[in-house]
Amino acid sequence: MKIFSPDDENNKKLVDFLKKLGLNSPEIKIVTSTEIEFKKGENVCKQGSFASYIMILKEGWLKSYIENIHFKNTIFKITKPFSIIGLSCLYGDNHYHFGCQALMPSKVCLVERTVFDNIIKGNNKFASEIIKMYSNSLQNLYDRLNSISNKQSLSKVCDSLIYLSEKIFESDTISPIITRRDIAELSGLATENIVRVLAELKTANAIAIDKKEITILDMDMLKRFSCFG
Amino acid sequence: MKIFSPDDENNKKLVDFLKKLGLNSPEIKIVTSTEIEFKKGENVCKQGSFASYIMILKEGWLKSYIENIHFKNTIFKITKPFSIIGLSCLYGDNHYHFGCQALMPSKVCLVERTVFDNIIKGNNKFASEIIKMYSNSLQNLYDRLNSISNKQSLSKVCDSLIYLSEKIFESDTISPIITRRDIAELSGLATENIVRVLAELKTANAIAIDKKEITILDMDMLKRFSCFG
DNA sequence: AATAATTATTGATAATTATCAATTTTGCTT
DNA sequence: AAGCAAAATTGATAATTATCAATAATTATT
Repeated sequence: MKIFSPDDENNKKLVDFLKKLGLNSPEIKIVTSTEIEFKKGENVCKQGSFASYIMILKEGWLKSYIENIHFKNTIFKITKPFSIIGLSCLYGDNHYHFGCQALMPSKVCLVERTVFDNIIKGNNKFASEIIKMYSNSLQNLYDRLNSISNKQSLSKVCDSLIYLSEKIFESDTISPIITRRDIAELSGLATENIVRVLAELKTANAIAIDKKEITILDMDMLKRFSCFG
Repeated sequence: MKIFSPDDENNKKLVDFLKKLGLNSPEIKIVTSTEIEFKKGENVCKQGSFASYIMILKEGWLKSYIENIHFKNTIFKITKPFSIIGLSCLYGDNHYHFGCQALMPSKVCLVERTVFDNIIKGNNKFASEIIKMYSNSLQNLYDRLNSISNKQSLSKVCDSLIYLSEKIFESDTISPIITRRDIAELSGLATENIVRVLAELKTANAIAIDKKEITILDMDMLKRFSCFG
């Protein structure tokens, strides 16, 4: 009896995911043929560089962000398997408009943009699924924009925690792979302010902190703070 | 000899636009069959309401924004003919995630979401063109997010002016249909600050102000201020 | 053209957030 | 386990922006 290795299982899940998107076996073979590993902290793509590839995250976690001149990034998305990264570069000026970095050792399938484009053009079901992803990305960006532009620090941090808990980790516990600085860049605030707001939230018993790990104890309270402005 | 009315001309241009997107005559008939007029200041769609329609702006100007609880909006896009509005609602939770208001008397074609979706599913060329629009929308939102989250007021205002001049009005002159408050909501600042920054820019001879109309005199200077942070 | 309503402007002040510097804690490497 | 590097924390201060209030200018209405 053959026992699957974690990698085999992961391969199977990826194939299932791609099947659900409407890809047939030859198409799946094409998009999964090139796989690259990234170490923690490595750049998966660099803002401004030539956008040759659409990327499918197979394993690990990434953060996508916009780089500012003064080393201030704005994280707009944390991604987990199996996410497609770089759709905003499918057409346009051929350059990545954002940077992407591995939060832990990660595996990414690279698909040449033209190849990806051809599959879309020949596969209606897949095109439709990709459009759904675009819709989601836009809605996510509206949320981020709303949080960052109109709110005060407490609400901003609550928004980030809610995002991480509900949308990303799907758990009350936010993984310690997320640093205070990540939360800062997600919230549009300075790291020191994150520390202060988290301390407040801990005092209010809204969250528990164990080293780098944050656990949400009272989601309702976070949501109230989020709405309060 | 028949003289075209402005409306006829506009119809013709709209049809040309839709042809270029890959729609055939019956499809064009379908998407242009319902036309609605909006007065200045009227809501074209309300954030949170049921998203029944995809909208094609035929005439006039609109602003799209995210509403905050405390009457603070964040404008993320100004639209001119012929733009498609509401693509982010094509799939998802069936509600508009943003509000949209007419900046002047405007005409909008309403296309039922399901109808629009069916056309996409049966027309690869159109699907591909729609995906281009999604890409552009995402890139625009990245720009806004970068401006609003990481910069100071001078840079933010410069970004807004550059956006309005280059992307929207395609002219050195920014139409007086844009109020100081609009610029504030586009920049993520208070209206009073806009007034002050504009006064600064005027003193620096970067812009000229004639009542509500702003003319850009030195685009390079604005771009330098924008980058400066 | 007169009046009302909206929008823009200005100054003063308060509130919020960023920055800087110093210290502690945590995680990683050997 | 020791030592090093990175990340987190804390306090003090400076900088930035929002808010409030009052007035002026512009636009819309009758």
